[in-house]
Amino acid sequence: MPESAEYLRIADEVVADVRTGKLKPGDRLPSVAETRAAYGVSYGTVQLAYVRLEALRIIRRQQGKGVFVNDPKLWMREP
Amino acid sequence: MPESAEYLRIADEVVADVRTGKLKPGDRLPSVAETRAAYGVSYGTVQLAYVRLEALRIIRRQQGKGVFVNDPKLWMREP
DNA sequence: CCACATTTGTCCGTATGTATC
DNA sequence: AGATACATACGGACAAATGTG
Repeated sequence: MPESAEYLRIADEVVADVRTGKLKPGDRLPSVAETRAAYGVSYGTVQLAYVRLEALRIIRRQQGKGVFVNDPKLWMREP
Repeated sequence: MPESAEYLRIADEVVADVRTGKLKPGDRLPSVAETRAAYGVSYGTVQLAYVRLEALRIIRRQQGKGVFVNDPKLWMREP
């Protein structure tokens, strides 16, 4: 098994950082460019992670501004 | 230009079909190739819709087999 | 066991659009 | 006006699982 996909690793790491408080509600995530560099992936891979996190309501993507962590109320119901 | 993104339209239509019973738990969705043709989009766009639906736990993607509708218990809590 | 077709999975590079600053 | 940042989409490539012959 070749580990999970990169986009899942990126998404899971954000989730972990939110749960541990390393990322707090309202915080802005590193820019896509920075995340690309940090993981050595393409833009599309980062966006895939963000689309997933957005569906889970953990983040909010705001065009032209950035990507922000949502209030826990929105995602606490997830098992 | 698009009043809403294609990948969101595809995802929303699946959700609508599940809610109206047109798609039932265990049902297999049309193949990605068919969906591509139906909407006139690329493979990546369909995958984006599926990544979103998977995060919402509405579908399950099984490599080599297909994409299947999950049991409602898994997604009923999501608004 | 092997070969093949089908189907989904993942990732890349690129282009263009849109919002914000 | 220009720079920055995210949004969407396309086409292509290869991997991996599944089923059939």
